[in-house]
Amino acid sequence: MTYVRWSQCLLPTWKEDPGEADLPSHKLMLRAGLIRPLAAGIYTYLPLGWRALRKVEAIVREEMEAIGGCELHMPVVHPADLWAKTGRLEDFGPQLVRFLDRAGREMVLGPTHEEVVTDIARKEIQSWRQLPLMLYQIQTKFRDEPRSRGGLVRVREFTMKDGYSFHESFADLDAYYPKVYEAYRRIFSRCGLAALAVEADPGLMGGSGSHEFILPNPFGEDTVVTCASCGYAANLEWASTRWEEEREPLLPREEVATPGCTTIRDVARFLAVPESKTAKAVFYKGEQGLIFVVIRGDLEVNEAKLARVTGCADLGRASEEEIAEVGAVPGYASPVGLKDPRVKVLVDRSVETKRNLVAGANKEGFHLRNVNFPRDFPAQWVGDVATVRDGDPCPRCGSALQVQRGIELGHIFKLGTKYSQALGATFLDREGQAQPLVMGCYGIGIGRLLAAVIEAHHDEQGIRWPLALAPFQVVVAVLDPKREDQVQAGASLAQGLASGGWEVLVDDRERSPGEKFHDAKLVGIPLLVVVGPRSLQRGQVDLERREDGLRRTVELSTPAVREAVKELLATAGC
RNA sequence: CGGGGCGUGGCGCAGCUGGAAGCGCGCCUGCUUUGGGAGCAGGAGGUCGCUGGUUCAAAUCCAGUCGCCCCGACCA
Repeated sequence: MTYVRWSQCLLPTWKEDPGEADLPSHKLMLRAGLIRPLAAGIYTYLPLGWRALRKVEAIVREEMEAIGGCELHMPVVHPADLWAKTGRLEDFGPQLVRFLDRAGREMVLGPTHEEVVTDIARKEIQSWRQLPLMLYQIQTKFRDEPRSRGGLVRVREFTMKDGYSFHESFADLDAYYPKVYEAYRRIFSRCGLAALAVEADPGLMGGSGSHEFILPNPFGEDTVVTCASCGYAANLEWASTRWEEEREPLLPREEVATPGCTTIRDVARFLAVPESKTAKAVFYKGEQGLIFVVIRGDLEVNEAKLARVTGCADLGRASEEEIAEVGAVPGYASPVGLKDPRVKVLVDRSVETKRNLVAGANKEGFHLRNVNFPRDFPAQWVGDVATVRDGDPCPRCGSALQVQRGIELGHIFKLGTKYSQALGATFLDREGQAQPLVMGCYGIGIGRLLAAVIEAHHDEQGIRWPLALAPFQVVVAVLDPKREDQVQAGASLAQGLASGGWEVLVDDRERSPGEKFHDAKLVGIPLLVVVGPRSLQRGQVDLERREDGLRRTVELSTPAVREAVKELLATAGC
């Protein structure tokens, strides 16, 4: 082991915040010289960032190996016909980068590797005796995202740990899945992150069960719903709430004039009823036509939930013309008396459980009082498509739910046989019968995880690496590199620490002491050792801990400094 | 893809009612300095994103285009 000299490594720092960045982690990764942009959502990792990234990878590898994972490495470039077989050549859409090779064969850049790993499994797994098997890799993915954002939070080219498990039965997958879940918890915890594990929508991946690991963060792109009392936690696209059945007697339906009231707010105010006593119409356009969603006036439709209930993958809001075309009056649309067979009605639980609501009359300037489902109109679907709000009752225990933003760090899925069936990946079971492999898949965005670590571990002066992820544990600042005694002392000290197993960076740049102190804090090395004239004349060096500024002066000797470093880092909270 | 913003030395920005491209930081050289982002002196570095137009004259006005950022849509 040796040490790294700052002057001989590309470790640039910036004094000022970059104009392009908003997120703390994005600003700090640029200022501390971890990353540099090449194009939108495409970054170079500079040496310091790369070291930190490799620390994250090391933790991920250890935990994957601990649950029996075997690392392999699959290609970035895949033949498109493999993707055509699972239907995802179309499903992935423009996110999937496609191109032709010189022979005119269509190729794609891998956005994920279910197809390739299943192809491997199809060829290599023949017997139940080879199962279960967990394969994983840490590898570059490319997804041509419509919008990258937030530095490493959402990028187009990124490093992902993706793991795939193969089982002889759903029961075996069910038994294995919790091990991955626990491994993920350990990974995030070792990275110093209090990640939430939430129930999630399997979405495009398909499959029967799924959890996301989310770091609560105001800049996060995901929204999670949690219950402090019972521990319920779900992605907003999956979360539900509890509906109390209203008990009041059904009243006769009546038409009332509501001139000029085209919004729920207008109607509720005009008729002096709360918005929760109204039903509104929201129109969507799906593959099989128009969908008329009837939902309580004070609630919003969640499109992911709507897609699941209706089975429509491609949903969009319908235009006014499309609404009018089926005989509905925009602003006064009503499920009552709707006749056009092209429209399918979906009743949200919020309306199913309510009584005597105000709804449109499908007539300009009129609404209906005391509308009740199913007395007054039929529906193709009844389901939960409402967006959960902060304070809504928990579906399990009824306590108030919290809604917060977060960064998705990892996602695990029970895939089932979607890919093995599509690609014909079968094995012979204990009875000698060919069966499709049962699969799970498990992803972690490594770069995003690194960004999340910085989101959680920084202060106004810079990054504060957790010890396990610090690119170096110790930085030795030689205050005046023109003075031979300081250079010598710094070098021998650094060598002594390095041979003791620490990763050491020596700041031997010709900079003022102030800059070195500031940069040490900016790049976030857990421990700073100062070799300067003041202490050196007494045969001493000064140590300063990043996380709390704790300082200590010790004798300039390898054993003494090693001892002090060990103690200061061992007692650190990071 | 819709909405908004921004493209001027490496970084952060000013200049924009048209008329000699500037400031701070950084960088280079020299001297002084050296324990919390030093001082002085000298210096290098810019087709003002690109293309076209208007004009005697364009960083500045107009049109188009490309790029980047933010919000939304989208999204393992």
